[in-house]
Amino acid sequence: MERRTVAARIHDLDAELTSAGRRAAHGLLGNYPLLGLAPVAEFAAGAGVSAATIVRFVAQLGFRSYPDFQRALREELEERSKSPLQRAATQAAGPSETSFLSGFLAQSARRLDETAALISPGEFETVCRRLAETKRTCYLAGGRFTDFLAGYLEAHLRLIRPGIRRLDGRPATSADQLIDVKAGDLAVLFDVRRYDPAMLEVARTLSRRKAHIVLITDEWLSPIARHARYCLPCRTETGRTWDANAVLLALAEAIIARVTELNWSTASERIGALEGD
Amino acid sequence: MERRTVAARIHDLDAELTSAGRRAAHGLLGNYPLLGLAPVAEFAAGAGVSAATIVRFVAQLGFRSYPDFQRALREELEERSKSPLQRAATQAAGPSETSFLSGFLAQSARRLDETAALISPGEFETVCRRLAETKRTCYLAGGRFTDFLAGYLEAHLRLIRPGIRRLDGRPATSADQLIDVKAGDLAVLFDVRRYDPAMLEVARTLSRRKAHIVLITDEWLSPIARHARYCLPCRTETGRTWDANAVLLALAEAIIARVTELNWSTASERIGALEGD
DNA sequence: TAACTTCTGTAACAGTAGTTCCACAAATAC
DNA sequence: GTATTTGTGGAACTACTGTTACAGAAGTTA
Repeated sequence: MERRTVAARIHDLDAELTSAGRRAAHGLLGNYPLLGLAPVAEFAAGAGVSAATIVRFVAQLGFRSYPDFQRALREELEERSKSPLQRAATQAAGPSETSFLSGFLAQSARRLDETAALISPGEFETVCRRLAETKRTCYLAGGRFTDFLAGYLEAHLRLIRPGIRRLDGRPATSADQLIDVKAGDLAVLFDVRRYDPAMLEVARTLSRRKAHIVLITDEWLSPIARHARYCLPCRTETGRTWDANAVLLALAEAIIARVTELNWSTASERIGALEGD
Repeated sequence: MERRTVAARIHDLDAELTSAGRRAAHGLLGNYPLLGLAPVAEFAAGAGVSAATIVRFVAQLGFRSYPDFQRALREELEERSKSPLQRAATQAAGPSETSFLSGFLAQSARRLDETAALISPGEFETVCRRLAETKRTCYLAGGRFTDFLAGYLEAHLRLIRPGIRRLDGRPATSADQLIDVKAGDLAVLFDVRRYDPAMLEVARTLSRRKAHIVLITDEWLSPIARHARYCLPCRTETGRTWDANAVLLALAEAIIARVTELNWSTASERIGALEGD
């Protein structure tokens, strides 16, 4: 009695789904399986379609009626709660023909785990504490494909604390931007291969002015590492054409989360103001 | 609104329960909360009492009707499914053996796995094939915290194929940018909560001009979903202050990888030119 | 652009669920 | 042991939910 889960059935259909049917599918998958246990009207409202569409969708999944469909969901939920271990086992063994996407995302997940092993927890904590201090100015910059990471970190840190300044990577302007740098100031630099010469130049200048550099880079380490006081390397290698920078963003988000925690008293006010607007 | 769980309410009653009422209680607690999500008759059969007893029991618990009781159970179940994240979040804050960073990254990894389950492989593949076609112009845009994702995707797609155009989110300028849009053109939009009204406006315009929208959003689905032909939702919830957008970047990278593969013959030339410079 | 096909929501319909009433059974008090 | 109270299940009733038919909208093709 090989029972396919409802979620699996949805993925099977996928090509045959109409636009409204797809919205129903996404709604259900979005908070699975609870929306399906609600009455049709509620399911419909939650997915932003009409009740009739839900009924058609359920019929398409191969159920004779909506109550029938709900029964299947309940049984599925029962299975799941009974044997969490067994479920994990069958789930792992189940989809032998993994799709490109799930394969890629699984790889991405593994890179995250490897990164956790690569970075020393103490160093991470120290960096976050330094970022949480508001006495010193904090500079941010990134290279060709990493500048947006600096921007993302900047946008969040700005909400948490004052004294954040973004540097743009162009050599011409960077000199001007750096005249205010004081000894002991903090600078977070992103740099992955093919390493940006302009970034190296910025790092040299910062180093000369005795700023403390936090370097976020890949496993092969940017040449900036020689000037960095703190270095947080990430696993980015994919074995494909492009390296994966999502790991760097995850690290940036970890930093944001930790600094938010450390500075919660001041951060909560600022964030509250944002929510209000 | 009293926020007590149903199980707690049952324990409160305990003394006042009659013999049949107690059987109902034990039945429900026995496989909680699934039996309560079944129709009354089934609940009654499962507990070995009559339907009327179940109704009385539910009334005794303080619910105005059986559907009301079921709604409470569903909400409870929803809370419960959310809490592992929150538990993990608070756990990392305490003096635990795992470091903040590795805990956070492990969570990020899990979100990736969940996202893989959320997106149907077929839809992903279709989107990639559409992006690989070079006949149609492809527009890209993102909201407040996601614009950089559009930028990242743009930068890579530009290397793979011609006909890429980036839209900036400001309503004033977007109208001008959209005058060239032709029916059947493709548009990739990023939007996560708190959803950007300007992005919705852009989507509306694109929809009116019969462009095909690919929406990359979070599990709660941006309102743009109503106008989207393809929708790729990501698990972003962290149980913390900030949602996690690294998943979206990972998805974007998956798209880049797949489109590169599909268009390898033309992409390799262009990339080769970049390497050489 | 027009004809055609397919899809989607509205509204009426039908069936089944939840609810209530009543008679009977248990338990307790006298 | 009888009278009274309380609890229980069967059966009728009502209301709501799932279903279906239809007409209009959207999309597709020539």
